[in-house]
Amino acid sequence: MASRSITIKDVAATAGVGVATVSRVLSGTGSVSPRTRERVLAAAKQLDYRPSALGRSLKLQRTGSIGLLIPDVTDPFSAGLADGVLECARSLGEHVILDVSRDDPAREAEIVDRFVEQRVDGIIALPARGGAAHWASARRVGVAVVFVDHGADTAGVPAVLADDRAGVRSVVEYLVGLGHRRIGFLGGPAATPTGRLRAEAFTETLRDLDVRPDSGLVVRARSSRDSAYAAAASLFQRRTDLTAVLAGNHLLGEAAVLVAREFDLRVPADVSIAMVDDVAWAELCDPPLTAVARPAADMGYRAGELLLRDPGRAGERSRRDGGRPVVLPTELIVRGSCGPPARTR
Amino acid sequence: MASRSITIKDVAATAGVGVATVSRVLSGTGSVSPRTRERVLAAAKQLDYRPSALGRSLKLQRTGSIGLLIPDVTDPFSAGLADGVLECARSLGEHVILDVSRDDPAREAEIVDRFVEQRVDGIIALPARGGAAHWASARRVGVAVVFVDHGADTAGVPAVLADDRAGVRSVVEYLVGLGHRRIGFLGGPAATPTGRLRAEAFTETLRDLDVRPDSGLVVRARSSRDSAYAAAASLFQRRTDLTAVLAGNHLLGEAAVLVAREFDLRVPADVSIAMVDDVAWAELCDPPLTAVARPAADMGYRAGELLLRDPGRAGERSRRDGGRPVVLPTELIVRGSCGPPARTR
DNA sequence: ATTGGTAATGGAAACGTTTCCAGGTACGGT
DNA sequence: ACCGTACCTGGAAACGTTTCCATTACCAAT
Repeated sequence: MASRSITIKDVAATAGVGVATVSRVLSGTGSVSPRTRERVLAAAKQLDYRPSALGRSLKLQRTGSIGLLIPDVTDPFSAGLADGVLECARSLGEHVILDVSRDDPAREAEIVDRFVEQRVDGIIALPARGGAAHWASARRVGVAVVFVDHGADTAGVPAVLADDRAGVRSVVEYLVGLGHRRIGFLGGPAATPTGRLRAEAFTETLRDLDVRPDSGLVVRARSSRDSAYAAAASLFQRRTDLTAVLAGNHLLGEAAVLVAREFDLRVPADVSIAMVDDVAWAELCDPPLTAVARPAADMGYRAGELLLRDPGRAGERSRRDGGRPVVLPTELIVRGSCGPPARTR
Repeated sequence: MASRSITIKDVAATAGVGVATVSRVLSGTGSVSPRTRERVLAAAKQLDYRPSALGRSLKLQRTGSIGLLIPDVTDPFSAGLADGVLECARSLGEHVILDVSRDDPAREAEIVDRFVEQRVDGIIALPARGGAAHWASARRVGVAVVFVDHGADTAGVPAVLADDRAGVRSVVEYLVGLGHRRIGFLGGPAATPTGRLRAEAFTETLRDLDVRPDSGLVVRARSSRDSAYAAAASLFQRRTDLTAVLAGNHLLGEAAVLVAREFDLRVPADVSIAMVDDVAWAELCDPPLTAVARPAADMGYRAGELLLRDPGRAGERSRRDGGRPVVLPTELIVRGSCGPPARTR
């Protein structure tokens, strides 16, 4: 059928030289006479020879591939992250093996194992919540790991993070500056580091600004669309006195917008809305949504550099200490969805 | 430093058996005594042995990987496609190598070459426009290829497509049914198969419905955000008599929404807007946007099946004939952005 | 003319698997 | 007691590279 594919041996035979010489010509190392080089090149071209990365990687003990693990490729932040990783990989001559955990630790563990078996040069992950054993295990066998977005529950893994705390602070300060005092917070799952952190930053900032804390204004949702919607609905219904809402992620932002519309609240006349995480549709809303942007692609790029450029940083060597995480700044993108608080409602 | 990684030889030595036996135990083939199996398993566990996919793939001449090539991972359709491919790959025990062409044929060619060198079992691509040589070349060396979204300019490659023509037809019929006669069309680049096809379907459908064609209502944009915006602005400005606009892709839909807002046109009271391609923000717009949905994830899944399940279909065998492409139906999602035409404007 | 050095070359080992093949052991049937 | 058979096992080859090392050839300098 499909004839056995062309190997370096075939090229050597056709060119009438040894395999070592062909290898030298093709890799450009060592010395070889111009005349021989010509012959080899001609033979390779004539046979349409394609070197096998398998043989090469086996010999070199290096595959030039990096494993990228995200919860969901259709999520805008994850996609932006992937974009950055791809760009970095390209500039480093690596390729990327992608898989999605769907935020399931068991599935994540399978994927990590597969990455290890593929002998990836390193793994970049936006880890699922829970289940840290497989990470430790991967590092134990010498695979470098870098976390992005949050440090998971695994200590000692180097990470690239956005400055969520400062991001939340900036938007809360902005809202308070506009005059808001009763600000609702729609938070992600308390089980996730990100959800926890942002909620903390929220209450902390209010405290620093001398705004009376009100736990009735803080609600949590699981990470589904339905749960986000339910949380937003319950908050808007229960607390008709709130004048602004901060959504802790883009799913919750979406829910807030939808619920506000459902309740016939004008934005920002009746209620101001802002969210953490900037996504494409924020600009298309009417009014466009004020949001805290995280530099997703930059984070991916930095993660790639951290993984492959800093020897030992992400690797086995520093098992106990990922060093200080790389923290990238967020940016408050002010659009039209926030204004002074409504007199009453 | 990092001690040489554990091989099957180490496991054999520890268990006091031959490497062949270890291989049999681990792969579950052949017969081995329970006692020996135990010893091998124990040794593997104790050493934390991780089989190398490199050695395995080299011997088996099969990597279990598929190459996925899309223009841009942050584009919602591409991401949905990737999601489907990942799911299919998982069910088939394959993994996915991802790269992005940024719609650049030269970059695409590099990536395809890399895939070939990696000896992927097959390639799924949403091909860039132009430049078909590398596809022919890949197939020549026996790599299966499946196209998604459009057939590119390369004949004979099997493909999974959405029924764009029917999709456009359905939305045009819907608009005409509402009473619209002067419908603007914002089209993608005429250089892309998709852009061409949708524009054709648009005028064709109008003709079939006995609506007077008006070439002044059709404008084309390049595939950048800026160009889309400019095209939409020029159309709205030039033709104040139009009562509805159909955007040929989501970038153009975005532009239409933005420009309508800019011109202070109420949707759908002053102008109706619809677009081809459904994306997350369509539901968040105010009003939510009517759109033609393509089943991105399904298309990816089907592409995976076509690639790996149909022997010879995507492969070398059928070089000259990709067979009839698999065509998946689109769905018209009616939301609130279209209504009867305004009396005047 | 001999030597020493350098450039060019090919053979062979190694990377980690799977699998063919041959050999060995145990056991049941005659 | 012998043979056939089934089960179990290990050695070795093969997959396609890269690179070490040895060999040859050539040239310049003595």
